[in-house]
Order: sequence, then structure tokens, then C-alpha cells
Amino acid sequence: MFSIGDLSRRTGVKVPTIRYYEQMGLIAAAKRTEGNQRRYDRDGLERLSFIRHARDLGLSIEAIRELTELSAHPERPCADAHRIARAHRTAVRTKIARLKRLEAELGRIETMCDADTVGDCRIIEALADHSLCSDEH
Amino acid sequence: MFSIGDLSRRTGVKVPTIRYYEQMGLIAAAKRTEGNQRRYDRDGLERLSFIRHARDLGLSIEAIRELTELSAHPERPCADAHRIARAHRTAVRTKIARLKRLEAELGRIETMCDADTVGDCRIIEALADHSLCSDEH
DNA sequence: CTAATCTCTCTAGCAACTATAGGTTCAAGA
DNA sequence: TCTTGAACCTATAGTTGCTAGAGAGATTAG
Repeated sequence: MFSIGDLSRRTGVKVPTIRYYEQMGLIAAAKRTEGNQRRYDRDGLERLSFIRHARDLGLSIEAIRELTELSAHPERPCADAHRIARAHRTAVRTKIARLKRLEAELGRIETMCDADTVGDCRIIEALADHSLCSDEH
Repeated sequence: MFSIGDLSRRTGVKVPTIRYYEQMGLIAAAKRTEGNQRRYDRDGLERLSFIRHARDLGLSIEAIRELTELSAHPERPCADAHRIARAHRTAVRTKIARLKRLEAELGRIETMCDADTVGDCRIIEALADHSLCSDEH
């Protein structure tokens, strides 16, 4: 039996975050001691590890909820799990593409200015004037 | 003189967002008509365009506040503006690197499974078990 | 003058937590 | 057994950058 603090140390998920996940219905409400403190078993530990890992991979709470519901029904087709993973991967790719454009733009802006004072600073100028940009963002 | 709606159409910033920026102190409180409606001049339009553009580049409200304060003092050295832009660029690069690792991992997970039912699905397995991952994330 | 469209303020909601306050319980040492 | 201090409890508010809604007032075109 683990206290919430034990669970936190073992998974790396902070204590208030664990309570938050419970409130959000991501993990089942834990058993309580007589004094109303949460106690977890190995099962609870594993479920939280799963969530931790999925969050690290950037999946939303909502996506994780879907996945945990799926895994509660092992007989169902796993196409849904694939769909969720694929959708997330697509979203990640889109984000990368956008950030790359931004990075290039910021690099361009940064090398544009060799002024000493703000009055001549082309960084601020470039930020003020979208037409100085090399592409859309 | 532009109404808040005019400003919104010209900059692409939504009306409630403009009011929000005013509340946050990013733009000066606009003059008002007798009937208490906001009226903007060309200056206000330009300031909002600046903010819009900087937000598009992903700069935080806080960073933009610093930049607008800088540009109000043209005699100051622009090293600070450079610092802000560089810091942001570094942050963007870090994000890209992390997302790329995620993307690779998600790709790996996705191709791992050819099961039909959730019970055998290796996607869910991989999400549950970090040790199956090829690197840290 | 009237009707349609803005605009006003205020409040609450989103995601995914984090922080604080004020109070209770647990576990270990004397 | 008692005490002390750490850990725990709930509830509420704050974070970021907006967005949505209610209900009331202003403006403008016909």
C-alpha cells in the first residue's frame, strides 16, 4: 500500500497533480484509510505510470481517457488506439513544421540588426512590419 | 478614427482580444466617444499590428510588453531587444528538438502493432511501459 | 424614427496544472 | 504512551492567452 506521496516519488507525478487526475476521472478514486488518506496498490501505480508516460509523449488528458477506456475492453478492435496515436503524431508534425518556420524567421530577424540603440533596431522594426518577413507564419 | 471592430478587421485580432490586451496593459487605454465606445487612431492600429505579429511569432505577452517598453525609449541600447529575440529563438529550437524526438517515438509505436484487438495492442503496451522507448523524452 | 448591428462591462470557461491556507492524520523517536 | 514534525486532507485561487455569453446601451443606415 502506497500513500499519495509514495506514488508521487515512484512516478514523478506531483501530489496535487495526482489528486487532479482523480478529480478529472483519469484514475479511479483511491481507497482511503480511517483518517481519510488515499492508499494505492500496485495497480494504481501502474495506471499512473501509464498516464505519466502518455503525458510525456504530449497526449492530452482527453486522449488518455479514451485510451484507458479502450484498454479496459481488451476484446475491442484496437483501430481506435491507432487512430488516436496517429492523430497525435500528425498534430506533432504540424507543430514541428510551424516552429521550424518561426525559427528561421527569428534567425533572419536576429541577424538583421547591428544597431546600438533601440531607435535603429531592426528587430523591433521587423516585429512591427510583417511585410519584412520572408514567408507566412 | 476606428471603432474596435474596424481595428479588429484590419489587424485580424478579435474584438475581445483587443479589450483583453488593453486590460493587460499591452496597449494604452483608447479614447472614448461620448457613449463610452473605444476609438483608435493610426498609432493604435500600428501598435496592435506589432503585437499581432509578435504573437504570431510566438512571443509571450510578457516579452511583448518588454519590447514595447523598449521601443518607447529609442535612445536605449537595443541589446535587450536582441536578448529577448535570442532567448525566444533558443526556446523555439528546444521545443523543436523535443517534438522531433516525440514524433520519432510515436512513429515507432505506431508501426509496432498489427493486432486486431486492444488486448494485444502494442500501442497501449508501449504507452504503459517507458522501458520500451528508444530514448528519453 | 426605427431596426439592425455594434459596442459596453462583467463573469465564467478552456487546459493542465500549481500554489496557498487552514486544518487533520500518521509514523517514529523519547 | 506521548509528542513532534512531516505528510496528508479539502477548498479555493492563480497561471496563460484568450473565447463565449448575458444583458444593457450606442451608433448608423434607411
